Amino acid sequence: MTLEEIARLAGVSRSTVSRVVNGDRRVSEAARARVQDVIARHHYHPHAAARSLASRRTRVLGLLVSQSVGGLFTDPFYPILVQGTADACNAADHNLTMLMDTSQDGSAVEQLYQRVIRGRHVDGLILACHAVDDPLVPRLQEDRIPFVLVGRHPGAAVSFVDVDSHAAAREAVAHLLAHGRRRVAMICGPPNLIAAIDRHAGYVTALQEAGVPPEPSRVVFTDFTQRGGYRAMQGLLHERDHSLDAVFAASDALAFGAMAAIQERGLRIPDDIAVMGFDGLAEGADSQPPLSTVTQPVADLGREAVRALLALIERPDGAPLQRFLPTRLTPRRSCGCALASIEGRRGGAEPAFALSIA
Amino acid sequence: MTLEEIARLAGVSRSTVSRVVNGDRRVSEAARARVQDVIARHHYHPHAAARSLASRRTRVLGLLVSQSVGGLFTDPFYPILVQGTADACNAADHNLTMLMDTSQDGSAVEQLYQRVIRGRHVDGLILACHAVDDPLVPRLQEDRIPFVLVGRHPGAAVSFVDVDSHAAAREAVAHLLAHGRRRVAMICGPPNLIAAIDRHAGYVTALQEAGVPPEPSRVVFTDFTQRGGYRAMQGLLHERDHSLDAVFAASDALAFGAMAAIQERGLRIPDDIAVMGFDGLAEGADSQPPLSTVTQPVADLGREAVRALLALIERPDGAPLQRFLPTRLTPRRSCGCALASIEGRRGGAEPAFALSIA
DNA sequence: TTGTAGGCGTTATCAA
DNA sequence: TTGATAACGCCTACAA
Repeated sequence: MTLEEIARLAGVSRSTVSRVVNGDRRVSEAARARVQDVIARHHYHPHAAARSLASRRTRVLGLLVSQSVGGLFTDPFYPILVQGTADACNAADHNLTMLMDTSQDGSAVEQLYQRVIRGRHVDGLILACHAVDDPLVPRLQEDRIPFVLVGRHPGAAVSFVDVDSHAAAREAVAHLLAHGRRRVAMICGPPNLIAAIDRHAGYVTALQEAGVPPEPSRVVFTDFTQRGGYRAMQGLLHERDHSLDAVFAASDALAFGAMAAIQERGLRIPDDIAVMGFDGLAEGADSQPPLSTVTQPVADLGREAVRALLALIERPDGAPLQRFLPTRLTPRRSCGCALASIEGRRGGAEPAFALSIA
Repeated sequence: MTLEEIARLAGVSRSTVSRVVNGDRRVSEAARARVQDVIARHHYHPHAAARSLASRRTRVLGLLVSQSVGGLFTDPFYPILVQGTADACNAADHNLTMLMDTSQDGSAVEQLYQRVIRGRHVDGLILACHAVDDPLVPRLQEDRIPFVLVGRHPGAAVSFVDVDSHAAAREAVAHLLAHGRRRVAMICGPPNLIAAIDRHAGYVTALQEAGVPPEPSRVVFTDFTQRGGYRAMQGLLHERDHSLDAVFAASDALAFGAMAAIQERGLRIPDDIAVMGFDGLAEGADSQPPLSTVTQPVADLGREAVRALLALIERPDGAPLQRFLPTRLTPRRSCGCALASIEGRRGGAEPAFALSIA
């Protein structure tokens, strides 16, 4: 089935059928009805390739997640981001294609770039885990490919969606301090990711504001993986000289790993060491103890990225679109708060009240 | 840059350039060199849409994961499957597009079908979590769309890759029984997924072979999510009448949830209740205690699915391709084995020996 | 080994 | 409101 055949069967020209398919209003009601009838009866559907060849638009968006930043895709953060992205794509009648650099050293990214970007497979790109100095960013700018970052980019005037990691981390650490903890360690992500940098900065700010001198030896940088958190915590625990009473992890996955290491050591959470995560993954509600964390709207980040990207594709010369989404501190039991029972009884809903600092 | 321009610059015809680009051998060395030089100098890359319009091949494969089967994408199984799939696609110079049904009721799948399948956006499809009676399967057959299932399909002669879930589950449960456990419960996935069905059957077989009468009240069907496992275990624990001494979970995510519920109840793993998972996720190695499980080659399932699909696209009328990949029992601490320390010391490598049943 | 020419199924620009 | 008619960029017989 092609436009041509539909046109013949409906007794009109290709152009008219094309207009009907594309919702052009310059078609008489009679003609439209006739055409739609024929289309429905024959299950006609426009051919994507022909369409994009003629219109110079593929209606495909690419999501690039680079694995070289540390097996990142195993972080439960990404699947949720993908979901939000796919959701928004569906809503906008667009397709989502995954550009995954499955090489260890990032070498596959060049091949992907050639095939997908230069081959004009996509109308634009969403970058999900770029390093602060990622060479892809200037390159995309140069090649004038519309793109949106998930995670802000310092310096360059590029489009992005993000949360205010600095403020959120600061609030989270301040919360630990409000529990009376003073020897607060941090398990941080790779120092070339802006999220890790910002969360670390927020941690430092909170300590300073409370008059607690930050101690660099209490900060460990590692992969954004559960295993990374596990190892990092083991390391922190080995340092006999500073007996910690709290740890702030830059992601929930890191926090889960840290919790395992703490418990393996025979220490109690939060009694001996309080733990605070960052992400707000569902898993945290059922962990043992339930994980206090900063909830960020992960799926919405994906959705907003798509919206921004579509806008960018529409107006390639517009100003960069930059948007921050709100976060929410979600105290559960691991920080020392006493509301786990409430949550448990209510079946997992997050109470936005009744926050008792014990 | 188009073929035409490259041809002009190289002093040859479009056809010759096309042949060079597509690796056709019927080109003189001289011409090939000249063309390749011009191509390189001008960063020419063929236009995907034009190419697929003419060749009737998109070089795009679709991966369909339906969310309606229970928020499935949150299971860490899927990201790894995606990785394997993307990896194989990259290797074969193909693109991967995600068809995610983000609706709750599966209504979006129809829209996706129209746009992607009928629009001939993809050359073929991989179905990652189809119900045993998924209406998509007969439909794809009818529409003669090449497709491969991840997870076998009873009855119909379709292509698939899978592991032998029945045998693997049987071995896992037999292992629990070998530890002297007799009151073994099972937390199972949705009963309309073949993986859940097969693993349950393996569980029953193992019990019967050991002369232990299976008790239906000890089996709970739920979502393949951590939360599902948590809830299911809570339910099992509430039943005062049967005091369990082991539980077999049909996935690692389920097992993690179950472990949380057990520990929340103040019971010890494996002393009071032994736990066995299924998947072999990395997270299990660092859980508290480390999770005994059945390791299946998840990424390889994705890779094999791609290979099979490409073969199917090549020869649409060939016989269905069906392949089973091997699994491996990975005893850690949660089942009662005593080799956790070994593994710990060696930094996470899985010892294939020294399996001591205590 | 090379070139010619038609076609792939649309969209978009004009005229009518 | 409609319909010709060119593109769009590439592949592929077929002919040379």
